[in-house]
Amino acid sequence: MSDPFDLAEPNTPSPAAETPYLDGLNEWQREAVEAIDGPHLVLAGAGTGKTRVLTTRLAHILIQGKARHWQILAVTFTNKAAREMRERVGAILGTEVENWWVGTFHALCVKILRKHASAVGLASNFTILDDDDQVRLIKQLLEVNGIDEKKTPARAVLSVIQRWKDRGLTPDKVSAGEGSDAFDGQALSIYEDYQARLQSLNAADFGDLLLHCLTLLQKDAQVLAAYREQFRYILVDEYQDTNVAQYLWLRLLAGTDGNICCVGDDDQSIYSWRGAEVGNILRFEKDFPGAHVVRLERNYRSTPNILGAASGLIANNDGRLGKTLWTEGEAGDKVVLNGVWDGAEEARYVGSEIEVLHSKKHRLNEIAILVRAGFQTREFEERLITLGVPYRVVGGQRFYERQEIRDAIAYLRVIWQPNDDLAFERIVNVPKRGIGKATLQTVHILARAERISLSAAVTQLVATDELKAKARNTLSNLMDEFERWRGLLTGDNQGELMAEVLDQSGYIDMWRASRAPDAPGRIDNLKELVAAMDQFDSLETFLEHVSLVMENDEAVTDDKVNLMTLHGAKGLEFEAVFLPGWEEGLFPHQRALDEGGTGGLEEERRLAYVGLTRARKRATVSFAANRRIYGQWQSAIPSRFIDELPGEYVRRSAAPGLYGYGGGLGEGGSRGALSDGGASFGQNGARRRQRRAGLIDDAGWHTESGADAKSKFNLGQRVFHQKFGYGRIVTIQGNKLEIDFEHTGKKKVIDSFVEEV
DNA sequence: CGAACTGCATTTTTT
DNA sequence: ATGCAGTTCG
Repeated sequence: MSDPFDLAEPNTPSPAAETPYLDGLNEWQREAVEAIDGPHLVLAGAGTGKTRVLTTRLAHILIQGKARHWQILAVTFTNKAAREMRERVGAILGTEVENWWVGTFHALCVKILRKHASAVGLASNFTILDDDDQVRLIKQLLEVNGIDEKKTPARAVLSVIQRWKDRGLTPDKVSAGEGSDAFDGQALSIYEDYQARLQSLNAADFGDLLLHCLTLLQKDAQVLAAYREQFRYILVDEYQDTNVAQYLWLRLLAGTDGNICCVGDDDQSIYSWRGAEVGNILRFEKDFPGAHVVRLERNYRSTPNILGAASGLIANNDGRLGKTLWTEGEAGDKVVLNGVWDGAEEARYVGSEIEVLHSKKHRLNEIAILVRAGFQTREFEERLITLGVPYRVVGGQRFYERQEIRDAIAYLRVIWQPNDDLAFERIVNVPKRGIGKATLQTVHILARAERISLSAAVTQLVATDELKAKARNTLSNLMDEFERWRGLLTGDNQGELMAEVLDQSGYIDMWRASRAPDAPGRIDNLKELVAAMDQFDSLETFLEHVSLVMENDEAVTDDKVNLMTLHGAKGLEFEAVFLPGWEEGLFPHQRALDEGGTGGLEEERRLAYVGLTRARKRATVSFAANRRIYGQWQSAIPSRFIDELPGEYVRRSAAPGLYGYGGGLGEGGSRGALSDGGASFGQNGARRRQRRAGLIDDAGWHTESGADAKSKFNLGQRVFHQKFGYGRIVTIQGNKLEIDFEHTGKKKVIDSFVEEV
């Protein structure tokens, strides 16, 4: 790869004096930046300047001439964090940070895998599946295996598989006990099928990106040695969020004596449910003997009152590495605690507080309402609309996840890679073309029998009489269209091509004709897509972007109140933060409480800690005595977290009556008053145990996949066809046969559909 | 093949 | 309450 960057000569230490970028750092930050070689753990509390440390450190390594940029691996979790790192490093160095090894785990793995794809059984142009593709694939496999989707939902199976992948477990490494536990062993067998299917599709899901990379490094000592040699320094952001696969990946690349610096905060580990292992950060010193640990405890964000409240809360967790955040600022306002009658009153309260702040010249952008679960935003939205206060909901569905955008992209994927079966299936009958289940079934049978893609199967089928005339014509036209579109692609005109495809395929007309209230919005989105595509220099670049960088770039320029989940708020900060819904059952969430043990509860507490520490000046916690959940009114008791906020940092502003624990309210002491309707929760666990009897071996749809020999038929031979009955072979062309059927006359068919008699 | 109906679950989410 | 998904009917 080209290397236009030549700021520092290698191995030529610059004079230590020229380090103006170190000037603004406090002593601990500076220590973290300057300790270059060996393993380091930077325990960075909320608001202690960890990004600054990370970026300065990277720049420092370069400026000191310890390495060239391509010898540094800097890993983040999100594209946003990667972008920020590139920007800030670029700003320090006064250079563009492009094509450096700075990126997300997944993006970096792709970069490596594209080079070594064949080592893991892929071609280097492998496609990356999105979540939708994965679910559809699993559904197919469940169906083929005759597994009842009611009892074994595709989503749930996928989630089991993903957790395995998070732990670096390929199907052969899943322990027998665990394998047979998950859906009675069905999840494991689906996992095997799923991997085989991905292989044949030349595709990888997100988990695979890491898993394959891991396999590559474990299996090929030379490749491993080369990368170890190359990456002289490794920097890792949000280390507490790494899963086992990522951990193993890092350990392999760092080696035993590597220069690895991990930055993280065990108190902000809130993603265990998607595979993150806090254990990784807790174990760091054991994993990397002689590791140097720096604590960043000086907080530059929040007031002492907010910090005091947050620290008091998090102190209730066990097994922390332990940090004591401090700050030099003014004590500031105490954390406000307000109990209200119900959700509507809570929304009115928060709304009016926001109006007060706004009238005192606070920017709406600097105000956030952070909720535990997405549905909670609704009440606040309604209230803010009534008040005429502008707001934005951060998170939620992303641009590339919208149905119309995925459909459009599926067209592009088929154009780019005709054998992308998942994309093909998605759009073959969108807009409606009259290609139904029966037609697709035929296509599938042939594709499986001949081990070819659906596109290829269609191409063969349209030259025969296997399909009904209408379907045959439709498909034939569609394939011609695809051919034509492929011809239109000339390099960087993908936007134009997209517009053409949306127009000619009838896709945009489908939405124009739709009376659905959201149809106009979808058409706008498609226009936006076309415009956005022109920013890329090829269709390939665009598709890679779509699969790897599924981000939401919201316009943050407008002055609006921010509404989002607590998870979504990690890494952000606001002047004023509202934390509504602090009730048992909602926060901590019932699901976490049901897990039993302390793990789930402690993670909820960390979430509360994250919420509080987002606030610079003001934090307002509230809870309602009554709440409507799933259309049912339920009474609630205040969250235990409220009790855990040290009194000296808190100002209670509610009517005293509303604080009655075990007293005046509703069910009184029953823990988790919101869980009255909770009978359904127990069933989730039971579901796992459910047994599927009667595995199906329905001869009807079994196609011998091994039968791919040339033509096993002879001229004049008498044969049987499912649809056309008996007949004699008139001509043979490859796998295409012309048969004179006894009842229907001459037809062209494909030999896979014909049996010897 | 498509539209209406019914039952069921309903945390958090990045890549 | 609500939406989604699977089933049933035209």
